[in-house]
Amino acid sequence: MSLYAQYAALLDGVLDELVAEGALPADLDRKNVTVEPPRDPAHGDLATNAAMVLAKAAKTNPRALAELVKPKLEALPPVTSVEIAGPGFINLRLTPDAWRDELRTILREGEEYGLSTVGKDQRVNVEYVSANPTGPLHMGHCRGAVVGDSLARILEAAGFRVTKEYYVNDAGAQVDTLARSVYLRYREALGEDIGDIPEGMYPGDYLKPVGTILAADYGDEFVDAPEEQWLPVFRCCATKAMLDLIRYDLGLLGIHHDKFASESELQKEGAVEQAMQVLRDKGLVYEGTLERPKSLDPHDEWEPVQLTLFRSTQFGDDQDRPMKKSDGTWTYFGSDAAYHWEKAQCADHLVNIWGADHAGTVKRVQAAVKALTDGRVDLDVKIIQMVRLFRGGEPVKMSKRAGDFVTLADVVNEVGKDVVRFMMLTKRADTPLDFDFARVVEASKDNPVFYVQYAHARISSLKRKAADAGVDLSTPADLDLLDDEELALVKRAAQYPRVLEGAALAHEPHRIAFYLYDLAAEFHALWNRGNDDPSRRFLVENNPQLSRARLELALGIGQIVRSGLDLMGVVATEEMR
RNA sequence: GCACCCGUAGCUCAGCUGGAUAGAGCGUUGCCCUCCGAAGGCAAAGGCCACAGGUUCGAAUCCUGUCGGGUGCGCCA
Repeated sequence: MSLYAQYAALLDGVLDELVAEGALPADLDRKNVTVEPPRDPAHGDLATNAAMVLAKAAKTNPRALAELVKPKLEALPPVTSVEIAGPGFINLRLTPDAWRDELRTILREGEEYGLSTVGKDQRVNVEYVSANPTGPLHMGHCRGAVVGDSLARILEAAGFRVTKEYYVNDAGAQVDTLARSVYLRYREALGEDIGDIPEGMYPGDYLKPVGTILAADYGDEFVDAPEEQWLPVFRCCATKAMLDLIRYDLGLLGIHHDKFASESELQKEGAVEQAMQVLRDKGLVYEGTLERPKSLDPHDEWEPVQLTLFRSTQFGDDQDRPMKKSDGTWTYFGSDAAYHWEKAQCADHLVNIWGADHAGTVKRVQAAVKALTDGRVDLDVKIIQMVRLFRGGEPVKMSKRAGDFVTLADVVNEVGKDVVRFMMLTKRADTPLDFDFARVVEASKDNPVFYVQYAHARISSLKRKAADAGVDLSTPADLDLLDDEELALVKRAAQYPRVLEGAALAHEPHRIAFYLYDLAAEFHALWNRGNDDPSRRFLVENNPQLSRARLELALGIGQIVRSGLDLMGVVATEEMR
């Protein structure tokens, strides 16, 4: 339990006492009562809004209520002072010992420190990447991959049971195109001159090995065969090969999904039919026509036709959405609704990480989830905005020619997995991100990746040098030797559990990155005290006791940095090079 | 036309689900350092949180509207 949660519980007890004494009504709604670190440290160590939130319902005013609470909080042993401030905040100050204990807790619990149970073992399905299996991943997929994977780690750390899932769109026209493209490569592998790859086909060289394998397996069996004979074979083989490629790319980022769900399998099993039947039973499916799209020019043709539609407008969508096309095949949405229904069978919450180009389809899928689960399962869709690539301030030019894009593998190979992962989390997901190849590997303060890693490397170097300084790690440290500035760093570190919980509940992994940057900055500032004054260094010559205590502090901070980076899927470096 | 996202310091962005005097980095200005505990340090200036209403003890945060920017819209996937 985080320090703040502990005091929230203590406060709750105090309120119970006041109720028992008849000083407060019993039916107060306390859900908005919080215990938080005040923004301004001058206000103390902990602040609660209890008096302001409860005053009205208790038919009193905030300051009067605060006066009731104050003496009971003052009686708590670690509390040194209670002040009532501003509009009715109750500010607590804790003894330095309380913070020393917190540092001990960090060191004792190690990587367990900050783990939370707010998730209450609820099941969350996080679906991310889900790129079409038609080629290697490019930078457009990278950010979603990192955000999704980090979110999964964060949710797990917050006490949720997480399934990491990838939805394979292997049922649409694009996999037929893929199969035809591979067919060309197959003939090429048999010695045929196929010339230029026609418009609309996938031109990438990455399909050549697939053609070669098929040529080896089947010889010229399909060269003169009609398409319906080879298409299923090639489709299956090609998507499998592409998924292997994608899995490899994800592996470069350290990402491994628990489940790859196949759209075509889903359709084969009849899941789409079942999902639609469920909706039909609820009266949410009908045969009808769509209105003419508003985006069409007036002279464009528009033929209304009969379709099977889902009443998504009943759930806030702006029009009903087709599940089945007029030729009887499923629309993408039809499959998608069924897919989400299936996910919802074994989940309490669904999270999708989607590219910005899918923003327009969020409502209909949320509508489907709500309808299919009667509201039992909620779906949060995180929309990931673009990554713009730069090199030394100049935009990286990508030719429009299909197949010529910056691949994820290229970027990871150039700057490294950890740099890519960290950088992808240096902005909120729903705003565009600039990624500059030159800047992200720069060794300077304005590069957050470097700055955070550098803090950890400095701490690691302290550990290596401790023995030389005569520090005996096997003896307990006397933390009384830490001064106020040093304890202030502990206070910052003690916020880690809160940040973790917040990131988990808001589905915002970037919060970890910003927190780590702040923590690193504060650590560096402390470190820099030693530049002018060697007696303020972490390791002080001829003073093993003081060095021991400060080392303990550094190790605690190192632990938090490591834990935080781990949530981001980034390895903490032991030394800079 | 409609939907979604965004509008916070000159620039790039945070702002902990409604809290106190709105914070970082870059840039600018001024001091200090040139130490491998390297890949700088300290400080200052800089804001009508796009605008107008509303909700309440309290709003950058929630609601409505307006303006500006981005993304998307179809039996595509």
